Amino acid sequence: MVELVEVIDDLRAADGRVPGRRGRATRQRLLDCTAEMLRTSSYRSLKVIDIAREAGTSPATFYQYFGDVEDAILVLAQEMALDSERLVRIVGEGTWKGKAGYRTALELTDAFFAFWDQHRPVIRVVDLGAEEGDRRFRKIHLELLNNVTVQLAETIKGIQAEERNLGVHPLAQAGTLVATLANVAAHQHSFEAWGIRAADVRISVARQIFWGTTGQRPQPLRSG
Amino acid sequence: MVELVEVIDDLRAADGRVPGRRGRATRQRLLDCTAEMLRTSSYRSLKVIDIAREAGTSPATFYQYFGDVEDAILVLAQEMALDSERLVRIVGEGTWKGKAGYRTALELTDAFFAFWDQHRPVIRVVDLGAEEGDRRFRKIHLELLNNVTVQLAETIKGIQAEERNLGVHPLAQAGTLVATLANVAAHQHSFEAWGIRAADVRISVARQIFWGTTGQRPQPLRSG
DNA sequence: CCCGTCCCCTGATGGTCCGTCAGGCGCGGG
DNA sequence: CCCGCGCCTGACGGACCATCAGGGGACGGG
Repeated sequence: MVELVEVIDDLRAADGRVPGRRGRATRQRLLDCTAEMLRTSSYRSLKVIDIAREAGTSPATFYQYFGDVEDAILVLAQEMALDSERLVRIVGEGTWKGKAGYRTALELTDAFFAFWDQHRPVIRVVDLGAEEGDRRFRKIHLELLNNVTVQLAETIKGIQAEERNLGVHPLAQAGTLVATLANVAAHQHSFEAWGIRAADVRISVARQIFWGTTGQRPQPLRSG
Repeated sequence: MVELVEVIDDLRAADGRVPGRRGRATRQRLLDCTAEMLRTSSYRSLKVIDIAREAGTSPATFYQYFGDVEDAILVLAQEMALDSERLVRIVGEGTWKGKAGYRTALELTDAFFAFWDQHRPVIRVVDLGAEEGDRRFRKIHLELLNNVTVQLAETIKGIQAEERNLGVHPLAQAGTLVATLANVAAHQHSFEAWGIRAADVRISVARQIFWGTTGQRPQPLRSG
């Protein structure tokens, strides 16, 4: 995390100078427009010239602040990674016992959904970049969910210790659960396309998380 | 599925003629090279001219058979969707009772891993395209996992009926489980980067699938 | 108020790739 | 052997990339 902040603070334009107020404003405008265009058009067709035009400036200006389009997206991704801290906090600060535990699972589920809604365009580019082996994106991708996973693994380990029960590998289990959260959050629209209501998905996921974390059956649903 | 086959059979070159033997061979070579380049380079930098060069032909030839790069990838994706049938079969033909049920879950997990290993480059493009709202990719994306999900939902519904237990929404539950399988399969390398052994992940996932499908606790692991 | 200096921005440019013609090559039938 | 059709390609206008050198605006000192 510290390193990310450094990258953001140690701002340099292409020619090595440290940008002043106006320069940083322009850079920020370019970032905002990049995010905006990523939301409205496709990654593959995202062109420097479009971003520049949208920001009311010229391509050359863009290259003053970023080496290429990926560089700009990378900055957006770093900001996003910082934001993922709030997911960690839910896992760490919530209780996982009994009914309250299930509520924590619900809260975590909702937080993932919200996080994805907010950052979807950037996440999918990071995902793609990471899978294609781009080191810059791999690093972010790792950091993005690593913290939540580790925190959840700690929780699982704690519960296993209490119950003197050596179960599944805590990290593997946590990773699996986070994978569930991430993928369901990513594909909410697919579920809706299949005619599945969001509320039902939410419950399925939360129960899965609760069981996977605590090893305890969630409350039975009211049967009919 | 029938529709896919039709698309493949009803081949037309750009000028409307039906390609003969040589033409189809060229087209196939272009497809193979597209797949190959997708594996070795990034989607964003995938250029028509590179595919053509790799196939020992010219860009104009490429445009004889495909409207653009996405069209070619779409064909690869359709072939992949057909292959997903094997996942459906595992769910439908396997038993889900007791120990054998857990074995079915393991088998399904392994099959997902293998499927992703084989098709990863194409899958990630389909994913991206679908998320970006491209209709062509959305359709494939839907078909890709829809069949497995529906089949798994049927299984879940059957089990719920046997036990006279109205639990979670079967489709939502199946979707959640498939999401787990898909995302873990997609990110095997991340797990390994975190120092988690594939074997541990496999067990975590299979247990989740088994529990999520049958509602029964999997066999306890040998404790120590 | 004016002016010099320092940032910041941009117009212009050579190069790559796109997407599309008209035209040429080769193969198989007559 | 040669004709004709199916297949391929060279070449081109247009778009975008990435990079200069130089112009214009802000800001402080006089």
